[in-house]
Amino acid sequence: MSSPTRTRLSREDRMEQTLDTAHSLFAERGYAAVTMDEIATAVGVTKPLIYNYFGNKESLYIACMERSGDALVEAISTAVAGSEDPSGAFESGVRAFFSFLDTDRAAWAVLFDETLPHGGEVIERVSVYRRQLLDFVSASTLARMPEKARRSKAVRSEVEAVSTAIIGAAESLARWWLATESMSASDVAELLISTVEPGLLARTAPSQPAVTEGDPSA
Amino acid sequence: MSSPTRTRLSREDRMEQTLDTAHSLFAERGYAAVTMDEIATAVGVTKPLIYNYFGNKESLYIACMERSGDALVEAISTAVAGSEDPSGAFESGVRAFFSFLDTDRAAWAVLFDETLPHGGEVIERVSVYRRQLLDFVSASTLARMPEKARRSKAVRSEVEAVSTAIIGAAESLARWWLATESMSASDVAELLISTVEPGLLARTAPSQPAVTEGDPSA
Amino acid sequence: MSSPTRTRLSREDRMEQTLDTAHSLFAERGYAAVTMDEIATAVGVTKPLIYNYFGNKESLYIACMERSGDALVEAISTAVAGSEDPSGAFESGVRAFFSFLDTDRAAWAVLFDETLPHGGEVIERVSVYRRQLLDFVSASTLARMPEKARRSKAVRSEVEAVSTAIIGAAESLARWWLATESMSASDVAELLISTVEPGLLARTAPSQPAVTEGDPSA
Amino acid sequence: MSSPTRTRLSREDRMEQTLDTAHSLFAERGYAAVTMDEIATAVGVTKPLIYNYFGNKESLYIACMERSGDALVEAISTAVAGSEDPSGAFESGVRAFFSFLDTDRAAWAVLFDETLPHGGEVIERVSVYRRQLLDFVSASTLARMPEKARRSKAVRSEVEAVSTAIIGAAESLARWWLATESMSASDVAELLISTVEPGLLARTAPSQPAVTEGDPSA
DNA sequence: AATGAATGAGGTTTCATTCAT
DNA sequence: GATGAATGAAACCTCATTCAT
Repeated sequence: MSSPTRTRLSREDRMEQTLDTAHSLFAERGYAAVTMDEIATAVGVTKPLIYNYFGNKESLYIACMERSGDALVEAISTAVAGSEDPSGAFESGVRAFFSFLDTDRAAWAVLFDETLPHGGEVIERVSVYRRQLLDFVSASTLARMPEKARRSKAVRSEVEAVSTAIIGAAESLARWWLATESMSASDVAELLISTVEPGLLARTAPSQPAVTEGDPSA
Repeated sequence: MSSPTRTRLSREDRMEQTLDTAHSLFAERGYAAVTMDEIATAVGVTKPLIYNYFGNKESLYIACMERSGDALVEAISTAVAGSEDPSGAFESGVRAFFSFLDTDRAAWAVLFDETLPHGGEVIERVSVYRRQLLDFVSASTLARMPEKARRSKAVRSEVEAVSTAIIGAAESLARWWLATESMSASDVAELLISTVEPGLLARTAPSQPAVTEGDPSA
Repeated sequence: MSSPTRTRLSREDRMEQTLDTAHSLFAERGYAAVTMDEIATAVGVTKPLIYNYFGNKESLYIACMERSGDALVEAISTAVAGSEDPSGAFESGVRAFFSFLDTDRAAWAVLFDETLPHGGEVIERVSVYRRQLLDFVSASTLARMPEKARRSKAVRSEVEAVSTAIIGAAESLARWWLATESMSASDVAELLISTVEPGLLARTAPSQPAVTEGDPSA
Repeated sequence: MSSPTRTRLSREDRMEQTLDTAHSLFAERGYAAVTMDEIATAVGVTKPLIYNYFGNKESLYIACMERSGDALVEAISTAVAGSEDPSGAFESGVRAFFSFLDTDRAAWAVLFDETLPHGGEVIERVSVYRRQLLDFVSASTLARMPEKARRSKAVRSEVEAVSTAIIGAAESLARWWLATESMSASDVAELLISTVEPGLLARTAPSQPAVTEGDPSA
């Protein structure tokens, strides 16, 4: 009526705007600490509208998270695809990972939020992306192995384990890096690479045992 | 009336029992998802008694967590202390870590619960233990370096970063391992060691550059 | 289902209604003895709505109390402002005070609730009004004194004490009056005036000592 | 057993000690804010013992309060009894009142605690003492009046009202005095006397109207 | 004469979510 | 297409009080 004609956006624009705002809030304070009330207030609309658009809090979070997840996977995917050899693929992926975080740290926070409720759907959907990261590492590791090894179930399981470890290292390092800001994105990428690449090499070199104890020089 | 004369325990016993029960619940579902009512019911007493003993939910959690934290640190500490050289210390620590998880996997869940409220006291107390793990890795890494390097601020920061990555790898691997149960504790330990030890060696070998790219043989 | 389609009120109306209801309850039984549940039930809504509107119990009480406080101060203020001489001001104030209580006795109960929690914000806000009553008496007493006396710190302290006593007398009398209803508002006002006015006169008469013992006739 | 033989007091001594401790706590923080747990801890016994001795919190408070009430009434009573004329009786009573407070301010706090629950037995018992104070004032006021007036119901009611006002003034002044400590006990007593005595005199002087308006100079 | 263990009942507050317009 | 009003359910925590020894 007499109120200063609020900008009336189209449904799509409003959703976009809501996603942006919610994403910021979630990234800043985590899933659990953000209330729907806050989001609605921040967006400048009412809660029912948000429910109308997204159904519930979980779905809203998922929508936010998937944007970031897609972007991250896309970034890494592109980097990996541009590499010729497997080792290069791994390194390119790592560099893309940290470079991505550098430009969009909120994306990271939403993808690797540690306060997600244990049993819910959100965590399930998040792990889809986490799984994809794992697959990048697995794939580039497997690619270095001879055909025969790749088909061994034991090897595949071992590779999954190693990849999991590497993803964990990357996550942990990322968190530390974003918190301390003590080096450049490419430096931290090199640091991770230099830490795990030798191990990967040793593991994938066909003529040598995978374990460390063996004396490599003799 | 017809109630089966509930056993009255001594304060100490009841506390112990409460800690056990609460520990299980927290380990299973995380801090936030467990209510004091549940704990009380599971123990077979009423809430006020638990509040009388532990003060509040945070303190109860901390009590649970510290038991596990102390045990874990103790286990690693002992293992590390028994090693002669730095490389052996690191490896012993890793083995002790996974061996500990093998015997008390709930301990892990409580120490690395990811749903802890962001600003509270709990997370502060948890990080004390996490920090100690980090220190084990840092110390054993620094110990391999020449005196001069050890005093460099840049090196120390780099070592902290690498250690953070390794702890992350261990955490992630542990989670995966506990979820899949696909190998023995000692196997997973060796797997982690073989993945990161070469990188550590390369980094700490005094005559070589710390980064990977440089051709070492030429 | 069969529920009698509860009237949905506007925010303003609901707040007003809630204030009315809560005011009554608080007046009847005191701050501590009234629960939010009761208030909600009495209003015919659920607690969250009331929390949504008022934030918490203290704020709700303060809102109730300030309505009464403002009205009381306003009433006295108007009466006092209409008087020409200081003695008239005092008497008008007293009459306005009891007349106000006569029309809104609940206001009194809320303003002078004796069960308010010691350390909270409520009591702080209440004392603002109590202080204003004190100031009315102080001001009208000081106004009767010669300029010189008014500037004496000792005199000002003494006047504060006397005013405090008079306010106490008024409060106490009010409580008794509201409980017994044994006389009219104007009668009780005159009664208070006739009890303290002579003392005030004696104190403020410039040519005589303020204390009683001195022989006035000599 | 091996514990350092706690002083085992007789039942009476223990009760005395409990009363002392509880009295202090109640005086300091008011009825509502003191918990039975605190009292027990402060006394150094267990709650059940206190319940065994005093039944419940109310009764305990009453026991504390009555000690103070008896002492206060006793003090005033003695002072009043020693006076020859009614006016002297009133003044002696007031002096005794403030003198009593000066030596035992905790007694005051317990007798005039403002946080007592509205409907309970405590407040009933407290008012017995408050009533006695009122009676002192009433009696000394009535004593100044001619026999005939004393028998008038209207006069008696008026005297009760005036006495209530005076008691209120005394209470209020006492609270202010104990909080500010800005004068001696006898000074504050004289201050109260000089404030109300003229009014009382005017009221009781048989030949003059009780109200102030009458022209005093003619 | 005294205790340690234990409880019933209730209080304030929060949050995701939906109704009625 | 959007809103303001309203709720259900539950969480943490406290306190006077009693049971069983």
